[in-house]
Amino acid sequence: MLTINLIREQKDFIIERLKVKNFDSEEIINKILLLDSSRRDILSKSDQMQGELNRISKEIGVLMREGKENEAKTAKERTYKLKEDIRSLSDKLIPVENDLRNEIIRLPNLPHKSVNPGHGADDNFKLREGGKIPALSEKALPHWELIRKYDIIDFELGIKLTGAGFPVYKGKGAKLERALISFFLDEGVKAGYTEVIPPIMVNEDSGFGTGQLPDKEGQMYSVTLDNFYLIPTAEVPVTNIYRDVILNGDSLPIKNVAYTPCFRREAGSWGAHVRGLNRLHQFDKVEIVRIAHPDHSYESLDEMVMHVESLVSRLGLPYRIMRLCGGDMSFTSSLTYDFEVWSAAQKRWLEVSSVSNFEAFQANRLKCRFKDKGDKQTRLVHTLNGSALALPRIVAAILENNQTGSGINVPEVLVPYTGFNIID
RNA sequence: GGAGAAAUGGCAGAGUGGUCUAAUGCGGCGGUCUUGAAAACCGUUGUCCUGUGUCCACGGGACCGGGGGUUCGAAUCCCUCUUUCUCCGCCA
Repeated sequence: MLTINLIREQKDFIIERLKVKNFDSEEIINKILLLDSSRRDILSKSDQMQGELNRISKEIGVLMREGKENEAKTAKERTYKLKEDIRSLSDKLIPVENDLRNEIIRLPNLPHKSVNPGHGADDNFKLREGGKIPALSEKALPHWELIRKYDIIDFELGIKLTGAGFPVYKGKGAKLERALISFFLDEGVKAGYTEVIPPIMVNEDSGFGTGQLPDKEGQMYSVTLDNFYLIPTAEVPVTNIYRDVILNGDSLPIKNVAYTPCFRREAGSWGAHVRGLNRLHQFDKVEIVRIAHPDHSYESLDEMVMHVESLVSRLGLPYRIMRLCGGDMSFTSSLTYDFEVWSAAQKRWLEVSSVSNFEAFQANRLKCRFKDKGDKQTRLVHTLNGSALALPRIVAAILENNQTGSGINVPEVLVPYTGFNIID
């Protein structure tokens, strides 16, 4: 959510910037400014009357104590009309404030100045790439056949237990999954992140804080009886730890790493490219989250990109880092880098991480602020997060890229975690 | 799940209808004293909205778990929700 101050002061700048996201904001902003001025109008009148009412009430208190009953009665009569007027103003105010809020939350976050305009994946900018694309034999299999061959992940069984997109990991497949989670968490802790294990269901306030609600409830599974949502990413509970708090400036940046299962309904997104592990309703992910000082948040973003890069590179996977164009970026993001790894048998790039700076957009929803030492004013923090990493596509790439005639080689860095170096 | 009690500033804790502009203590910040520190003493203290003046103040309004109500006036009374604690029941 953009701050109302910014909208008041930088209207034209906002309209220009949002064009990079292909978002025409002029009409909304004009409506916002109109509602805002009518809100302040009503508020100043009603505050003035409230002040008057408070004064009279205090007078009545004094008169009563002095036993001047008649004068107290006269004073009381003066309050009736005031009370009525205040009530009618506040009745007017409620819809104005609701409309104002509903309009403000329709505005997406402003893209960072380095973001190019564009409409989709083709307009993204390749920042850099690394690793070597393996040359596989003609007989190389896609991962959905490999997992069947080695009996390590069972989709049919998941369908029986729950439904499509809820796989069962078995034997060395389960161990590989657990090894990756441990490896990612340990690397995060080594890089100075504090590990947290959050709830995997959240309430409505949390969903609002990070921007999933009110518009994207269709993407999340909900527990309607208790009004909870299954998290689509650890970003939601971990960032909401800092909802409604005022931090010390010198505690920033706060760095958290969390493993959670993630749940996504993926309504309407099933198509040709979603076989096997490419898209699931439940998957494992390790997420890094930062609460950063606004003056240093882009340094934080760079550090997070380097951290994720070290993970894919140590797993020996060929990767590229894309800076998303305006049209491909999420509603809440200012700047996003996507990590893609090469899946050798499918011969395509798979997105395995998305690292974003949300600047103050989530912080304004979360009311997460900080105060620098000696400062009287609070400021909004910047929030950032990134997958480090999402597991299923990493598993798919490892399986496909590392397949040999005699089995699948486990990346060296994982062997201490798996206890085996080949899946056969 | 049943019965009872409670929720007040960063923390502890007073306040049961009107100078509450929320006591007091601790903590924090600034200062005096000191070679330095501690102790002592003095001062200060939250958040949000809004207006004037314009980067620092001043004025008005709101906030005592959330929401609603009674009243000229609510931390205080009423309703409701949430959370916590105690006891009972159930349970990995």
